[in-house]
Amino acid sequence: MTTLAHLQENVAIILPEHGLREKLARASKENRPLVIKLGFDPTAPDLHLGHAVVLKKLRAFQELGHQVVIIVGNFTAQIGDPTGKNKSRKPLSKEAVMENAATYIRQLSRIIDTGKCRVVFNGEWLDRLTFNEILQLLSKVTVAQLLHRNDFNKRFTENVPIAMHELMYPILQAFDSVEIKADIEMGGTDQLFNCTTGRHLQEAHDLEPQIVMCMPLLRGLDGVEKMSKSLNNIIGLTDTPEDMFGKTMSIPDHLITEYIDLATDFSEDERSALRERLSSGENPMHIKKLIAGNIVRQYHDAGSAEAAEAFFINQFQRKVFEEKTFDMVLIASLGLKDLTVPLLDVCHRLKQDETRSGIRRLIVNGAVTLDNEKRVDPVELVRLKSGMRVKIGKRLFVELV
RNA sequence: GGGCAGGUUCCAGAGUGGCCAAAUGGGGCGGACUGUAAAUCCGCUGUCUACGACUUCAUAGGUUCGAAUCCUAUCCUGCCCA
Repeated sequence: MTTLAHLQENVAIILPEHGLREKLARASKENRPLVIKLGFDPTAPDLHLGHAVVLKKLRAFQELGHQVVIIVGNFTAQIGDPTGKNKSRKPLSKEAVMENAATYIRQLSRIIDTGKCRVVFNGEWLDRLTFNEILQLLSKVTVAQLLHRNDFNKRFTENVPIAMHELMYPILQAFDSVEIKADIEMGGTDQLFNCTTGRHLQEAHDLEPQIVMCMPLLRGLDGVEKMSKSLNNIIGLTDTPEDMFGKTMSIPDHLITEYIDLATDFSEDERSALRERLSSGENPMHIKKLIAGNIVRQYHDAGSAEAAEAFFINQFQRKVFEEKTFDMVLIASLGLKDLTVPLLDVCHRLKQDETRSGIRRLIVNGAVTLDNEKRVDPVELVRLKSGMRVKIGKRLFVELV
């Protein structure tokens, strides 16, 4: 595969179409690395496989010696990217920004070489703009252009409020490209508008416009929406091997080919082999196991991948209760006064993220099992003893000790 | 600035004095089935010291035996006019 083909693999949108070839040629002639821009908002950062799609592409550039510039949008975060969801965000404290940036970069380092990245904060230049300069910027973009953007257009036609400052978001993000003289801006396809606005602004500032490269949006566990923390459908880069494996197994079958292409690092041959097996009618579960194993291997290691698969098979596929893996929990650590307590209390101690009402419902609905016997009475008194095995819902297995 | 419409539980969206913790759908959760897939069926979906109590229908007051529903003020949004 040629370098160009490699760089363009899986890319959903590239503008202008042949721009990348020219950029690469120019860079090598001038003997300089290309500046590749990646921006993020320092709101609670939890990177997932969807981000990884973009990051892997970034890594490909990095491996060729190009310069990745990470822009921490500490200024733009105050607005919040109106893409998709439309909630205005609260300003973050400076400490929170720094801390989030640090976690973000720590997670990035799982995929790209952060040691070689330049990290900048866009407050550095955006904070300093005078009103005059802002007006200059605004004069470069028309309302019609902004309304072209899908989410604005949609909200506008549906009479959903759009605050003026939200309209600024793409423009400010675009100005970042001017500031760092980006050669290429990467993002998901949902970033298309923001990125092309970068091109416009660069041209208006007599800079060579950046190439826009948008990666497809990986869909999340629900099989419909893009992977996104707020939709609670992510496979996180920092998930445990078991979770990664299990979550991958739970994706709907129609997502399999998408995951083969975007989430695994199989070779081209291996991929087509998998697709072949899938279309020949093999049980999709087998293919998913291979995908899941591959994913775990990428973010953990081969040993964890094997263990995760074994865990999955035993925990969820085989039906033998006695042989499942139970998390050990000290009875003493539950903070109960007595060893004979209502079932509700025990379960609540074991699953504290749930309200007592929620636990009560779980019990009544038959989600709770004591030593493999269903218990449906929340006030039933149970005598706790070492070795007692409690199962709550599909995933919580606990052995008291 | 004027006129009109509106702000309901995770979302959409009913409800216009008591039968309302609030229809219906979606989502989520749980159970059955299964491949932690899809489809299907059933149940749950404000909180709690739980056959009762408490807090919710933009906010603050008020009328009433009783309000999400009526009145007043305030805040917010959309549309139209200027």
